Amino acid sequence: MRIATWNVNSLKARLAKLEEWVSYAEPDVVCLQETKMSDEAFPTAAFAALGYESAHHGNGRWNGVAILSRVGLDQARAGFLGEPPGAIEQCRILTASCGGVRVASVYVPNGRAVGSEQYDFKLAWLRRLRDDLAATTTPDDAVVVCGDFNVAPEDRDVWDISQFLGATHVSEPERAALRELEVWGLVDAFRAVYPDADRLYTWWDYRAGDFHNGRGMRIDLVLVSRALAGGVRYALVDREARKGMGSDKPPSDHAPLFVDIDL
DNA sequence: ATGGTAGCGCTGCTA
Repeated sequence: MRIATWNVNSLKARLAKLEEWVSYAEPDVVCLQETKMSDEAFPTAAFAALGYESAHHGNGRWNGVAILSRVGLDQARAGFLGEPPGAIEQCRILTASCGGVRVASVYVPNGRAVGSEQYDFKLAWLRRLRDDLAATTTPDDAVVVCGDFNVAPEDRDVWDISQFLGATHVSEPERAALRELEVWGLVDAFRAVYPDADRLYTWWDYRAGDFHNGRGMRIDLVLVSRALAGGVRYALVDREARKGMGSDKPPSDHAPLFVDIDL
């Protein structure tokens, strides 16, 4: 199974690019974040034309997550278990069963500034994600959690850690919350494939030429359950897809990441 | 140098 994750920063603005990318990358499952779209506007037919079933969870203006699958898609659930969709989770998690794998597309809150109300919300949201996983699955099940975690797991996952003093995405509480997912039984698939590779990022700020100057962060992750970790055989961040489709069409600020897993 | 860009949507927020 080839499973991908991509924060598209508006699905409306990026639909053509996504269609192009899906056609050549040929993922079996795609998890999208920041669709910034309502469920009514979601282009179900466009994905069906490419051979993908799909599910979406969004309110329109902010956030919004989706799953595309060409290996079946059922038992879709928007939001956390036992909570009204859109309530606490803010259209940031969608879960579905695809080809025998329980897949979650997550968009973890940004956190804005360390110590802020939004930062505390981010930490609580990550704990809620762990509790949701623990309540609905086990690490011995086939589980994949994909998305924009807005946390760089280690110092080597940012372009220059000295530039991040006191910043979000690298603080110890955020990293500890991410590690709690690993303690439960998830494995960072990209890091499993590239245990020694540094300076491989998934996000670059639009400003100041950061992409072309190599100033990025690895914050988009594919986490696989212990049951699947042994089958992970390949992973790639497609930097080409971060280059857009010409001067009139800016790219997303994130590149897609995909992982190939032998099930 | 406290900047810079993008999306949504029309004012300023979010990232």
